[in-house]
Amino acid sequence: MTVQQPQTRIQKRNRDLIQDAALGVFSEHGFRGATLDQIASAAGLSKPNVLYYFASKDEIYTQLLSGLLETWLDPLRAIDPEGDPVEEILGYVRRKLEMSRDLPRESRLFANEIVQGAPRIIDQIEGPLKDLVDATAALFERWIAEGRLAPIHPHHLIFSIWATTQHYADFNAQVIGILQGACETHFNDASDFLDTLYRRTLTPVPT
Amino acid sequence: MTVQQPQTRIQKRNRDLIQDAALGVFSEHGFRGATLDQIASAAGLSKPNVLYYFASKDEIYTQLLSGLLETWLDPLRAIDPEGDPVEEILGYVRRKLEMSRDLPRESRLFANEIVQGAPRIIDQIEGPLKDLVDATAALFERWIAEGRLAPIHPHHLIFSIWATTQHYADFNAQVIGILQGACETHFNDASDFLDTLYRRTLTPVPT
DNA sequence: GGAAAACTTGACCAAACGGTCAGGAGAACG
DNA sequence: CGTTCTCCTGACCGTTTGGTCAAGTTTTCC
Repeated sequence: MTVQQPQTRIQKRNRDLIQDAALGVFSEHGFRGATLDQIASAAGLSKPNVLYYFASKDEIYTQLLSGLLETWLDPLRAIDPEGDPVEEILGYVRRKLEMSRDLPRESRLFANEIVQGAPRIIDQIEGPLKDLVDATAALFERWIAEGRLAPIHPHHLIFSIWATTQHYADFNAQVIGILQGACETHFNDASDFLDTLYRRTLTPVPT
Repeated sequence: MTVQQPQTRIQKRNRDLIQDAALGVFSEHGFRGATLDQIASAAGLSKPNVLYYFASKDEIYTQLLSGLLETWLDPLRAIDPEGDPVEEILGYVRRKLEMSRDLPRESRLFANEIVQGAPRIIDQIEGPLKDLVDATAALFERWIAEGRLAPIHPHHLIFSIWATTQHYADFNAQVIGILQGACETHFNDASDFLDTLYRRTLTPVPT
């Protein structure tokens, strides 16, 4: 699978060009809606040349998805079990929101895939992702038991963080359409809002 | 536009069949990914017959979207300005979550559309939807000023409610993949979680 | 019952699509 | 400088797609 030592400079450059173009096109139109011509054109290459570097449209998509999954989950792994519970989770929220601002194409790529039933990454979801989420949920439950986090369903907490942060990338068209004027500051406003939302929810109340 | 008094029984039945089939197919594959053959087959009609009732694939999609938008926004309109602020908003959250459970196809239809930039309903978003959201946000601000709701950014509160509730329909594949075992109760768990999340956030603290 | 209207379909079309291939252009290296 | 390997492309192919149409069938209504 990953046996490809002989990577010439041109190979590296063009494969990167194609993956970047594909990220833009797939995230904007979904797998089925994207065409090889669009990808080739966006990459500044001819269609046969694109297929010289990747065997098929499917392979471009699959490699893109699996290559991005790790980056996508890094913030979750960055939660420090030894840190302050509320601040660790708020930091995770902030990092996720920053990813929505800085990497909206990646977010929308996953959104397209999952909305349509995640046909090509369901294995990764049920495997590594589930394990990581379960481990994090267990950590949250420990923190709750120690009284350092207000009681809350840990899995659904994670879902809500994903939902609220990725919303600003995935549903950006709607957010912009509704906020209109206040576009300059809306990521800062969102950051303040989410900080407040989760601080009030997670801060334990002394008994 | 809406001049179509002569609606025979067969017209009514077949147009309904087509819209229902189209809802399933479009919500599962997006506009571009859906085919007329799939829709016709799902409706139990021949492709030319489908095009006898609708001029084009585009028209099926557009009429479906605009017809559903009102239903989709009804819960927001149902918030009672005279009611108890926290309970009104929690009721809205509950109704939205129920819609995600009972009408997931509709949710995913809008999700697909908006993720891909909302090209066909951006006008509705910037018009009627924005007005409704602005009015609701103004109501929330009044409640906050009256001290009956904890201070919070009203627009982002609405976004977060949409995000957290629709997540269970739009990203259902991911939720199921991660929860696996606990599928029976997961909508109840989500309801409890969201009730807690927003109750802690919105309940004003006496000064 | 019969004419008119509404409904349905198989056969067809042009365009777009993913993908192939033979062969030419360019870089690498002795 | 010439050979070898890599890179690139125009032309092409079979399939799928949205959409059309003439002709046939069913329903409606007098």
